[in-house]
Amino acid sequence: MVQKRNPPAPRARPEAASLKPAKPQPAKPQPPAGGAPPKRRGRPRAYEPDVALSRALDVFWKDGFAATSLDDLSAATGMNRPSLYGAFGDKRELYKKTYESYRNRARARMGEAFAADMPLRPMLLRIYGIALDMYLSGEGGPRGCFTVMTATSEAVFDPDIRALVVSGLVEMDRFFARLFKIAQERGELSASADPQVLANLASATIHTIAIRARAQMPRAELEALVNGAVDVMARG
Amino acid sequence: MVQKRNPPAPRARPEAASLKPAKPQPAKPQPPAGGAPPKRRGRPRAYEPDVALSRALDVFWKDGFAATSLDDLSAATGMNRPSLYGAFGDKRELYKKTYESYRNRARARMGEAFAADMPLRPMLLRIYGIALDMYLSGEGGPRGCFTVMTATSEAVFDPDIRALVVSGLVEMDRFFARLFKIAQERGELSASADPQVLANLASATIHTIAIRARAQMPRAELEALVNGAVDVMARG
DNA sequence: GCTTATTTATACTGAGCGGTACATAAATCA
DNA sequence: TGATTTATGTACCGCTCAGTATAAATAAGC
Repeated sequence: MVQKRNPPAPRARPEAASLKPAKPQPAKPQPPAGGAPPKRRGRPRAYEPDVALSRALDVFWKDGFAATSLDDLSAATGMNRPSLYGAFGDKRELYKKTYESYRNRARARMGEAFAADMPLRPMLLRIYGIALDMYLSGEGGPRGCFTVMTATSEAVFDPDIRALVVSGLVEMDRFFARLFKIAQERGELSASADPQVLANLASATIHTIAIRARAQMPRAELEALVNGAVDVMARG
Repeated sequence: MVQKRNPPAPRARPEAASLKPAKPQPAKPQPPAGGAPPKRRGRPRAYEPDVALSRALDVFWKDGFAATSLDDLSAATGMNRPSLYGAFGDKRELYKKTYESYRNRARARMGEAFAADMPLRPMLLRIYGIALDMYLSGEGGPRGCFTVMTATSEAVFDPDIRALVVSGLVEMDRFFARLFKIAQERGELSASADPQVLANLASATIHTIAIRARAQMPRAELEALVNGAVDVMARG
């Protein structure tokens, strides 16, 4: 492959951005935040952007970028191709937005666990439980981790996507590092332990279960692997 | 994607297998093993199957199955499409043979390291050095690990490929487990350490550097990660 | 009711895809 | 030398691909 054609960018759709941002309209004030949706001018869209992205994610996640066609995406979202294009741009743009929506979802799930504020060992087990739930779900069999999927496919060709993936990887590293640091400050971890090294191991464990899930290893095996890894990490 | 068409199997090419295996030809004995190649009947092939597979591997490894076209493979191997098909079967068959050739190559490299028979820590560092050499090489940027690439793409759809990937993953696990077990018997590792758990962590470290390499993290960072991981693993 | 703005729906385009039919080339066998 | 076998090279097939032109539909503004 030699990067097969690079079509011109889709015509910009200014997404209701005002051209005179300095001058608030006096007669028609913006609806107060959280109020009714602002009355748009033309035919109303028949889709919810968020759920459309979520449906697109399902397909990209299962099949990968290259093996997913616009027809697949159209069928999954219920939007026809021109609507897809108008709403999200071309296939690559859509993939990027889809990836960001995945990241938001994953971040929210992990944030919940983090907020629970429990001791290190149960916290780690809970986080890996959430990860396994994500990686093993999906109608067409276990899907693994979308960041890993993206790293192994489009990240090589598209610098934007690569940057997104790198930020996803380091976000995960930092998340774990914070966890280990807090545990260390609480005395749950020996002072000689290196939170950064443990964080990398924790991320590595995430990555290995993602890959193994994708190869359809049974959940029990993955849980056994996680338990062993947590034993080593929580020991310091 | 709903598994886009399953063309009939390519016509079998018996690969010079005799139809009467019980009766050795008396007049023309097989050339002694290691001797000159047996005289084949028709036009000689213009390619070496091994190097062709190696070239195909380069392309599949970089771009993945779906994004690699038969034209790409044709260009890389120097064989035209009918020759490719005749030699290796359709694209999926070729991918499987390519993957097996990759496994053989990787196994040979790791086997060398294993045969060197050194203490645990330098042995691990050497193994990860070999892995990094593989994962960071390639003309079109770092390629990561082909087993990981395969697990995240075709392993979901094709049971044969999935079986190959699983066997690749467990082979790696067993390789590391043997290493830790030997180290433990030598007293380099505490008796309480669990070789299986450490092997899983070692594999996880392989997987995480493969993914990060694919995202073009610099070698220095990957080496630092490896050093930290080895510190934890070699400590027991 | 007419104009304007926005989205949906249909149908199309040119290119690339995996795979193959067929003719040609190069070797052995008799 | 001519038949046979095997591999190559060209050109083609039907299909799918990503993307788009165009028209119809549905809303608000006036």
